[in-house]
Amino acid sequence: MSSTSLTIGKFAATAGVSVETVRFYQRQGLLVIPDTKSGIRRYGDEDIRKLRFIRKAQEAGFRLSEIKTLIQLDASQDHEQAYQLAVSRLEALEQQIEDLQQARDSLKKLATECACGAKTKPCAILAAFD
Amino acid sequence: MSSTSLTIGKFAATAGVSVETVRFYQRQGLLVIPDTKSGIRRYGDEDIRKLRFIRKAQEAGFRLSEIKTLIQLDASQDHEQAYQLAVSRLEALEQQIEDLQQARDSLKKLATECACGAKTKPCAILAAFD
DNA sequence: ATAAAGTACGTACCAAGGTACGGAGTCAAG
DNA sequence: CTTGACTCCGTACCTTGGTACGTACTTTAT
Repeated sequence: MSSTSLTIGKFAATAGVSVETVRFYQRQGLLVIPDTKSGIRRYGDEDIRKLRFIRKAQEAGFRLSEIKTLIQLDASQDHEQAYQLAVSRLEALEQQIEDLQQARDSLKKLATECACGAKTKPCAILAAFD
Repeated sequence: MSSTSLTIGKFAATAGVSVETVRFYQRQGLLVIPDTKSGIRRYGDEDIRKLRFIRKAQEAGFRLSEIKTLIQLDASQDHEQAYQLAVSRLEALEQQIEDLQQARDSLKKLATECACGAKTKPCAILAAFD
């Protein structure tokens, strides 16, 4: 068996996060705090897998509270619930994208109006809100 | 002259915000705290204009610190700077949209893979991060 | 004149996802 | 066997945009 055994610093590095971040995830219940003899805790392959899971799920737009739930669903093999969680996160993402696009469009309109060469008296950006 | 004179509650209502929000904006230096005789402060047309400016600029994606700057630029009629601020906010918005779209796409891919009927053993969503 | 509603002000608290710090213990190298 | 790097743990702090609370005062309506 190729079981890894890392201290927290190297463990954190395997996922490109800081030691503080690992400890933060532990406090949030996303990672378990491994037992220790001698005071220094050791992290193995399973911990590495879980930490990477967290980062990838974050990249997919899940928030930490949802990731915590996903980990529990993983443990109980509850596919249906995980799917529902993904769907609702997907909807939230779509909404956020729409909102930002609307903000972008209105700002873009202003900015092009204002690309006047800074010569006109009433600046479109500043005047737009009057 | 049609000068309005409102107490903070009615003033806040003109922009659909709460009294607490107005006071928050004052603490942040986005709105000035009007003078008072008798203890109760009064808000006029200029205040209403400025409060609406804040809300509209927020809708266009500016954050409060940027809005504070915009108000100062408005006072000094600095179009060029305002334009630059708009451009950099626009870039930030584009980036945020791209990030969210990427998150959405990868999650969407997972979710459709998982719409298997919850029968397959390895759930795509949960397995994807292993 | 008195009660209810509204205002003023300071302070504390919230989510989210961390970052920073200080003191004590441990471990490996020279 | 000591120095330096690393770890453990608790606690405080950060950002952003507010919300909530408590106490005292003023204004409005009855």
